Amino acid sequence: MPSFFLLVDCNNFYVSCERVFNPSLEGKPVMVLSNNDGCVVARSNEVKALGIPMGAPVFKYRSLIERHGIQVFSSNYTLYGDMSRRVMAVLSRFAPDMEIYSIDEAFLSFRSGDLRKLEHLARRIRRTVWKWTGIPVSIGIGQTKTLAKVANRVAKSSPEYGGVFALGDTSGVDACLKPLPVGKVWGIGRRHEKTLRCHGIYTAYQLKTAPDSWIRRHLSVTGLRTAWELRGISCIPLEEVPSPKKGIACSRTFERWVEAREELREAVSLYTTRAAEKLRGSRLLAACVQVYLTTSPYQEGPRYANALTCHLPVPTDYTPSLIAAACRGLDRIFKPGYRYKKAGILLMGLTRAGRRQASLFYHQSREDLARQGRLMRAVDGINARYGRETLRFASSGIVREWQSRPSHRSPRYTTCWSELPRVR
DNA sequence: TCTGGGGTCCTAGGACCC
DNA sequence: TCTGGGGTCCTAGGACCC
Repeated sequence: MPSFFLLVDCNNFYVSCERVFNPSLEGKPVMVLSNNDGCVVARSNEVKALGIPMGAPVFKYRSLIERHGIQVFSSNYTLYGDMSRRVMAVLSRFAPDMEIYSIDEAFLSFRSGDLRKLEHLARRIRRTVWKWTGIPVSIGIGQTKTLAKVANRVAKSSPEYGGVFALGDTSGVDACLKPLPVGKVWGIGRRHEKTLRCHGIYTAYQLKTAPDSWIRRHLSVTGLRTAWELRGISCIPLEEVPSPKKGIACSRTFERWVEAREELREAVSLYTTRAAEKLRGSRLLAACVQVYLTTSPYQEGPRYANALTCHLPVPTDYTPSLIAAACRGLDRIFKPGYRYKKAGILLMGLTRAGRRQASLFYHQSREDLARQGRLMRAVDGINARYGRETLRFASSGIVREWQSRPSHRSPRYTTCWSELPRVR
């Protein structure tokens, strides 16, 4: 008996979140911007119809935005994260086996061969999510994750299916794959698409029927897995337990050019502080910090980019130690005279906090370690209770002229007492 | 003037070992 | 003139995803 994957994908997720709490946006063109208010990261169907692509730089579409009265929002991840949690909670009631794949997508798996029943269930899931959270979803059903993704595209793009589409027998699958451009397949990006086109492969069906050895040579094993998945052979299993994190990153583009080393140190300190908060939240320690900085890839004039990894004497989650390491790295890669546009840090070599490995060459007393732990718990506790940055590290700066701030942020409707929506 | 951020995985190549 | 073979580990770079 074949088993099936359901891919549940929230429609225009960030836009839908904004609409739940602001129903006047319904039917109007709405877009949500990236962190820096620089790019478009979510579009309502009305915006898609105007031809504004995903990831488009906002400044190029200013006149179109004004002409059509497009409602523009900065991203509000506090809200989206909370709404995501609610949607996932609803989904988990319907399936014992579920993988949260991203903020707006989840795979459910069923060991059932009855496609009719599954389709019926999918419609019930869709109605329930809509009723309980206000978020519209589309559901694709297939024998592999990749085919469920294909089915989801159909569900989303063809309204006549009512938001649910199932791929069953081979002839049905092939009928779907033949008109599908190969670059739309999950796992085939722009570069692979180009390679494939150069060799006369334009559709998902052509990839499915290409020889294994050729695919392996040109697209590596990941591409071969994708081809097998298109053939209905499941190679990408459901991951119910999220695998442990391998790295924690934090980076931002600056509001303006930054030339001063002191300002870069503030930025690097701030990003390290943020990443260290996440690190402790995940009960992990970091063994090294990578710091990088770069000028804008779009600007005229001299360019420079560099990165450096600094190792800690022992893995730690103590913010001051991490900041010190990051700033040491910065000092080594910083070159005066450039206009920097972005900096970032990456915590790597992550290990579980409960399993501290002692160092042969670096001794830290138990008291010292305990004191650091208490200090970080106190800082995290105060910031959790009274708001982020109630306590901050002086090295991350006070004024921060380099920092960009979102200008169209909606309220944190569901997670902040003072920003709750009011019903009159 | 203005172009995001956070992840994962794979491969090739270099350093090193015996 | 001519300098092995087999293995591991690490890193950088490139590809992909949302």
